[in-house]
Amino acid sequence: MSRRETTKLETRQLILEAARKLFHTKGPEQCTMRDIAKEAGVSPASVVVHFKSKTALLEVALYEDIERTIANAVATMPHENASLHDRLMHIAHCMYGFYDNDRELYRVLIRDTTFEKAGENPYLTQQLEDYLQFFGAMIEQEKAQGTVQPAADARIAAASLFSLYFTVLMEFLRNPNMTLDMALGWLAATAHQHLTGILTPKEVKEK
Amino acid sequence: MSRRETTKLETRQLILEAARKLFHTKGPEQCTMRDIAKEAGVSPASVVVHFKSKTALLEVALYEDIERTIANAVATMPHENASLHDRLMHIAHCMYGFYDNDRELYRVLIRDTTFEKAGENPYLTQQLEDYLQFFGAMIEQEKAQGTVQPAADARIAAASLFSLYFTVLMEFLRNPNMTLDMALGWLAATAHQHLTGILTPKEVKEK
DNA sequence: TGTACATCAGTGAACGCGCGTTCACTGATGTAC
DNA sequence: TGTACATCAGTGAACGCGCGTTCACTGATGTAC
Repeated sequence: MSRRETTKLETRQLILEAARKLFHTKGPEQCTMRDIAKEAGVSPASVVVHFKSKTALLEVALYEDIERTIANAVATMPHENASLHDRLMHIAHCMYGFYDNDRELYRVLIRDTTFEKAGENPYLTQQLEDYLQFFGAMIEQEKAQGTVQPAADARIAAASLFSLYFTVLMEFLRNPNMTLDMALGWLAATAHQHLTGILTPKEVKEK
Repeated sequence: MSRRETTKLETRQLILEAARKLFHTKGPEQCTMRDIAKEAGVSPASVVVHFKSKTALLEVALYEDIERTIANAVATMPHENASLHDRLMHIAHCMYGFYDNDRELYRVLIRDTTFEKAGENPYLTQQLEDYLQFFGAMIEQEKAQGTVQPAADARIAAASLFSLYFTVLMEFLRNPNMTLDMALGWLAATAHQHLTGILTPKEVKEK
């Protein structure tokens, strides 16, 4: 890597660190691009050169934190004999706990990214895709062990469980009165229901 | 109602109609509060008197359209002997079809409302609550008929099915390549899975 | 190896735009007597 | 019933702010010969 390229990366990092700092201390909506530039000791125009918008900067600045949290959740996963439900809840616990550190910040981040047009948020989109793959693999593994029905579609199940996880997360970030335990309790109930179903056995058979 | 109150309501309606028109023709992000005031033949300051922000105006302007669509979906519901799944899918079909008329507009609406802090969007919040009550009642009815397990929590089921519905809707609004049929197909698969579960029978028993 | 030129990351100032907010005001409607 | 005053919806202009974008520029780094 040439000298030019390394210094470029350095300024990029300076901006990212300054952004992370200010996003946490002042909140993403209270700090301006110029604030971040000043904190990084860099020209405002330079910030725009590296990140096309404040949202893009927000995405990149926080992406790694989320990545690290997921990695940690996976690393501390309970042993293989733990049930699928317990393992999913372990991950949810780690994630919700992480978001709980700064709900306001992550509310804005998720609002501004997940609702952009597809393609505007490549980092988080890719992250979600990996996440779903991982869940899908977990469920396939359960099939092999005979705890999940062979006919069940693992991809659909992974996406469904993520839907449940995501909707509870939204409410958690929106509503300051909701505690971490309440969020986890609600998710546990919905996830359990998804795993077991609600129709009576004869109805299921007829399907 | 006094003359003063009626004229006040009239200007409010003028603003709402102008807003609806411009939101659809120019898109919500392309039209300014001043555009709307001009279209309504009203002072820009007056718009702010009636609606505290553009987002609040957006919420009120579109709330009734959604309300009407839901009412229509309920009115055209298939007969009672149709399965729970089919009835849910009928509603989803009506709703997705409605949003499909102007995906860009509803993407922005839903982004700007569902991710506001709780309490900022009273109309849609109430609407969702009513919606969930209605679903809950439908499921309780199924219990009475013996098609749904008595032990199943109807409120959890309603919220879960709505989660699945909502997440697919988000993707549908974000991704222009997704057709209405694809969205409905995906939702049908996830909803079916939620109703029937994925665990093998012996696992369910142990739970 | 040295020189002359090209490239390009970063600068700092300025621009236009839409937003919410504020202001003193006008004039029709409502009310007290 | 009539008059004098109070209320308040709506006006139009102005403000400050943050955003993305543009500009000519500087100066270090890279390259061609």
